[in-house]
Amino acid sequence: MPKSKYEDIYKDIKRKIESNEFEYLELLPSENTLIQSYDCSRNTLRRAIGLLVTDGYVQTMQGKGVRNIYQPTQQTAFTLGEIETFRESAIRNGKTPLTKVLLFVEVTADKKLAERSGFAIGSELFYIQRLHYLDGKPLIINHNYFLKQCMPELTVAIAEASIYDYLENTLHMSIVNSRRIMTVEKITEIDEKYLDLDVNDYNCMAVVSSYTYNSEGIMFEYTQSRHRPNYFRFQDNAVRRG
Amino acid sequence: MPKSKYEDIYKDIKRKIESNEFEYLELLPSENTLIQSYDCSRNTLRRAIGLLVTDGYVQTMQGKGVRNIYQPTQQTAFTLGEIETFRESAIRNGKTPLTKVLLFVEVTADKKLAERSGFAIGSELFYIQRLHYLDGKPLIINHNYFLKQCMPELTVAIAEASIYDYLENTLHMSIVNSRRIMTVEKITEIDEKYLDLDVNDYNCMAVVSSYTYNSEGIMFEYTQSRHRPNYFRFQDNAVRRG
DNA sequence: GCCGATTTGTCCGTATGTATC
DNA sequence: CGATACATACGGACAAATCGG
Repeated sequence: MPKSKYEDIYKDIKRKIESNEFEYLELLPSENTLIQSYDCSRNTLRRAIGLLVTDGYVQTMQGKGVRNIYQPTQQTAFTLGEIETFRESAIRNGKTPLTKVLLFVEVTADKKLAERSGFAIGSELFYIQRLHYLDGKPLIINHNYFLKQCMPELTVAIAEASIYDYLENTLHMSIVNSRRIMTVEKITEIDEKYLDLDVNDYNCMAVVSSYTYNSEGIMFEYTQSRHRPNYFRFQDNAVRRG
Repeated sequence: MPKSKYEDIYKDIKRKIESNEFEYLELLPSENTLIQSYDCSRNTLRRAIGLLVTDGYVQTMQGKGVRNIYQPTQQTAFTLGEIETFRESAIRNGKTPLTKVLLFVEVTADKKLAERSGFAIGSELFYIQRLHYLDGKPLIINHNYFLKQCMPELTVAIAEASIYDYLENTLHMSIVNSRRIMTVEKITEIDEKYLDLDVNDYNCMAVVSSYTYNSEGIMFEYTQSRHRPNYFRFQDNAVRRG
């Protein structure tokens, strides 16, 4: 439910850029023109443009205009700065996703897990291991820890479909931000077994650890995502601020 | 030269959060209070807060307030979403940086380099290999390609200090955004030689490729940054938008 | 449950500054 | 120089969520 005007405008311009309505390095219509097209105030339009800037879609140049700098990714890439599910990312990249649940248990956070995850000691959690396939190839093993109190009715079936979809659309939880840390780690036996890897080839995995909060400010998820190295590709756009 | 009011406010609040003036999960003073403290308009204050949100420093909750969710990183981490030099990052993490120039030559982009870097074929470039040390340990090998026309007078001495410092403060170029792609790649002989690595240990490197633009919209830099895997740590804050 | 006060979210209009052409 | 385009800043209005009485 995109109720806000600036988000609608943002999405509309984003869609236009993605469908190549503007050439690479071409200037977008000026602010005043866009204000008239969208029948909105200057602030509202500038807010939409601001989002496109942080996404790395456009670049603004004072006195000149706003230029399209979007370049579609050749390979499958996960996008940083935005929270996107495996399924959403796969679809955006035109691939077929599949998820297999390897393990679905309830655990209580002991001292060690609490330190690693950031949950309080004694928290009741779902621990889920999932294997994600893209076009039939196993690429990612996820170790998810979800706070049980936020989703007491979670099932294997939901985990196989999309947990985020369930949280947002069924439980109406709103997910707002996620702190992620990327590292490179040695392959484990589990990685080797399920991803069908050869230690003599790559002996490392790309690991993304994430701590995710909902709109009530509760950290409800800690996940370690282990990616097959030669398929791992994360993209980011950085903006320099004085 | 941070001339704008909202940036000053942003930096001031950021500094306060970093120096633990607010406890973890504590609410910041309300908008109205801060408006009075900083003697500014609501929009200006909200803009500053917005920056802190995308940085992952605070979380806003409608009807409740703005909460501090900043957690200092235990280990050295590079921050995503912002452009930061090796030197700036080291200082922020309380470490001593050192840079050695391994190679400094001029090259012309051939077809292969053009495809990889995004520069036009025939572009005249500086190709610089640099080794970055942190607290005496070699951590990163950078392969930099800079567009010569943007900085004809570049020297080895500048490359050993800080190229960005030179570009911003001497040439008054303003760096605005950078597209970065993170991957994991096999170790090369150069990595092995200079980073003093053992292939029987980790056989991979964390690789960050970046394409950087200035305010005139010229892509003036392509860099491949190869990080020692067990010291590599990138941090990111992601925000979910409907 | 209701109501009012507080707090953040969205949107508008306007004025002024600065860079480009 | 004037016209155009983006950048900053201010003030006001109303909506939506929260909290306390």
